[in-house]
Amino acid sequence: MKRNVKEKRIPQETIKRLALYLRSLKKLRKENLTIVSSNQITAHLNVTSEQFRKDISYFGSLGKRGVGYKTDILIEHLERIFGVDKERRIILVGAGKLGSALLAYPGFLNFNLRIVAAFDNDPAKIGKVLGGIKIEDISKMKKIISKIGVELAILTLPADSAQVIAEKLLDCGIKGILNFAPVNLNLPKNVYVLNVDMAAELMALTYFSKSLSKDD
Amino acid sequence: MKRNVKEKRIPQETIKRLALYLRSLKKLRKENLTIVSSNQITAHLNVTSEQFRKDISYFGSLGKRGVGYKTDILIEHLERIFGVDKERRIILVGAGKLGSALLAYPGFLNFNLRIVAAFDNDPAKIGKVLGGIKIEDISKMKKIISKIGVELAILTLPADSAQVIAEKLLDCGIKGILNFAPVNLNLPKNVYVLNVDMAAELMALTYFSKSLSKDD
DNA sequence: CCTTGTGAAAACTTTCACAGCT
DNA sequence: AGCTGTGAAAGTTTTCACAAGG
Repeated sequence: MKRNVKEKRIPQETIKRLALYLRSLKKLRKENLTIVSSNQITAHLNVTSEQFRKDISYFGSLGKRGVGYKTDILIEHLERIFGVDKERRIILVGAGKLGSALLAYPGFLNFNLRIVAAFDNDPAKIGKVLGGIKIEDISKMKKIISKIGVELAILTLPADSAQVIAEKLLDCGIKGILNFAPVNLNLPKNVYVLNVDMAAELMALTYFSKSLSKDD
Repeated sequence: MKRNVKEKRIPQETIKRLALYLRSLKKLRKENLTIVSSNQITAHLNVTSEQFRKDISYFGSLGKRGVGYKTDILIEHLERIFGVDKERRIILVGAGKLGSALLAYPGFLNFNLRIVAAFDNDPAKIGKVLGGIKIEDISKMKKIISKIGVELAILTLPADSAQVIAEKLLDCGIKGILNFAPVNLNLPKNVYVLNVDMAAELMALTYFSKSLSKDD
């Protein structure tokens, strides 16, 4: 299955920016712009238009010189690149405060991402309904996942149970984990793990905001 | 105010890893290890020991050849680098689901970071107490911030109000913002903004977990 | 004259290899 | 013998400069 015009290595950072472009494009489309330039797309992002064009070029020549990009077509392209041209379903594991917040987070739907099931191992949480989704026992995970055929999971458990449950997710056929637990998950590399470490981000902020006061 | 042995540019990625090292070191200290090697520190992180040594070397020679690093001293050093050798106070703006989750998040305290005040502009939320903190009206922000002298803020507002309130934060003397709103904040560069874009992260996950199935 | 697309240069980051202490 | 510290090499990403097309 050939991916594209050229089979080059695509920088990780490019992928992260692609989501920003998609969000920007959807906003421009709402403003009824059918043709947009790289400058318009990146105007409110912290990205230069050259960077945008370079990023997009990994996937082919999608614009017209002297003109710009067709909004619809570029959106479709990006959605296909991410695999969200059809709704992509996700499960959530860990229905604590953070998990509950993510269950209700509206920002996922804008990208065609929908949380369709949630699990916890705390009896106090099982059975509750949050954001329209009933929290199920983790022991039922394998059965439910195989029924609904999901391959992405958001992990919002405490650090101490994250590794064990991540291994279970693997066993359930999960292929990608967005991990909010502040631990490095040790898993075979046929699962892709992406960490969101909020405390570490806040620490980086303390450092950088401190160094602003310095000569510079 | 001279920072260090050598005044080299420090990679951004180094700073992000430094927080992971600090977390690891604190764990090792709990296990009563007074001397640790770079291998021990990075054993459960996704970082090589060379990377660790290189990262640390930007701040001087903190270890002993043939021996390792004194746990306590390295922890102190890192805490000073981040400015969390004393408790660092933070405010939170936006007491919705995500804000409430962060107010209760235990992972910040481990790094000596404490949320000491929270604000919202929704009358329904003002006055409520979450995680021991009373939600105040955003209009009182300037007065309260100048009283408690905080310079870091976590912003968990919806995208549409984030820019306006961020400008207010600037006016209140805030120097760093951890922004969870899915917009690029346009602020002068004497404020440091760090974005956590959860929907974009999830999108990156869909891309990378998809590409795992490919030849590779 | 406008905007895209892209090699080539520059900048940045990680990995390597090994010298230097204990 | 074991572990740190670090220049130099390799690898990666961004920026530049400009050719190509509408």
